[in-house]
Amino acid sequence: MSDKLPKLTDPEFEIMKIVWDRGQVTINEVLDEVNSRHKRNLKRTTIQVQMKRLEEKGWLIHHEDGRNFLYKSTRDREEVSRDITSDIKKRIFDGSYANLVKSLFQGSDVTRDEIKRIRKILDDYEGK
Amino acid sequence: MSDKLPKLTDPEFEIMKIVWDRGQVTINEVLDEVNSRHKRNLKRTTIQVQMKRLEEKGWLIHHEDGRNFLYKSTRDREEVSRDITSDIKKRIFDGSYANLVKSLFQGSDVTRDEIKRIRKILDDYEGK
DNA sequence: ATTTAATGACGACACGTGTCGTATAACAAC
DNA sequence: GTTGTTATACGACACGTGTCGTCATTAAAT
Repeated sequence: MSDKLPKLTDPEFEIMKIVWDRGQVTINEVLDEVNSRHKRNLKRTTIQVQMKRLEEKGWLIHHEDGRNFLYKSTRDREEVSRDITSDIKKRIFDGSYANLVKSLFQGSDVTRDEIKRIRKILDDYEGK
Repeated sequence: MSDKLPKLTDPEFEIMKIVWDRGQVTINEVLDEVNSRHKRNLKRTTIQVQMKRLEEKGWLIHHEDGRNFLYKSTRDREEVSRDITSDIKKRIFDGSYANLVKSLFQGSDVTRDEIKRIRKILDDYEGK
C-alpha cells in the first residue's frame, strides 16, 4: 500500500494544496483559487490538464457529479509533508535530524515562541 | 548579492554534492564518482553537458587547467541547504519551524542522542 | 425548439532535461 | 611526423511539463 508516486512539480503542488484545503474540488474551484492566490491568469484548460495528469500519476482521483468532475487527493497532506521532509533529510543532511534542524536555524529568526513549541515537541516525543 | 538561481534537479544536485565534497573537480572525477555512488553507467558527455548547463545556470564556474576544465561551485553547501529547507518551511509548513520539526518527527525513529543534539542546538540558539 | 453557455476531450507547441554519438582539436607515443 | 588517445564542442532525440486553442456534448436560458 501507499507506494511511491512521482514527484510533484511546483505548480502541481500548489494544486494539491488547494485540494487538501477543500477536501474535494472542481476544476473551476481550483482555477479560481490558483489565479487569486498567485495572481495568475491561467486558463481553465491548463488546470484541467494538470489535474488530469495528476490523476494519471496517482495523486488525484475523481468521480462525476452531474457533468462536473469532483477531484480529491489520494494522499493526505501530513503523510506527504512527512515524506518530503524525510527525503530532504536523507538527501541533503546525511539522514541526520540534528543537521537539518541546525541548518534550519542558521542565519534565521526563530522566535522564542517557536522555540518553546519545538521544545514541547521534543518533550512529547521523548515522553511517549 | 547572491541572487536566486534556478532550482536544481535531482541529478544536478548529485553533481553539486560531489563538487562540494571535493572542492574542485574535473568532469572525469564527477563521472567516476556518480557512476560508483549510484551504480550508474553514464557516459562522459552526459556529465559534461550537465555541468555545462549548471554553469550556464550560475551554479558552477570553471577555469582551464592545461586541456582540462576544473569546476567549482559558486555557492557553498550550507547556504544552499539553508535555502532549500527555508523554502520547504515556507511552501509546505506555513512558514512555521515548529510545524516542520513536528512533521519531521512524526512516525519516525529519532534516537535519544539525536534529540539531545537538537536540544543543544536550541540552547545554543537561545543563548546567543 | 433554438441559441447560448459551460464542461471535459484532444491536439498542439515551446522549453527544459537526461542521455548519447560523432566531430574536432590537442597532446602523447611510437 | 604519423598514429592513437583523450578532452571539449556540437548536434541530436525522446520525454515530461506548462500553457493554450478548439471541438463536441450537454445543460441552461430564452
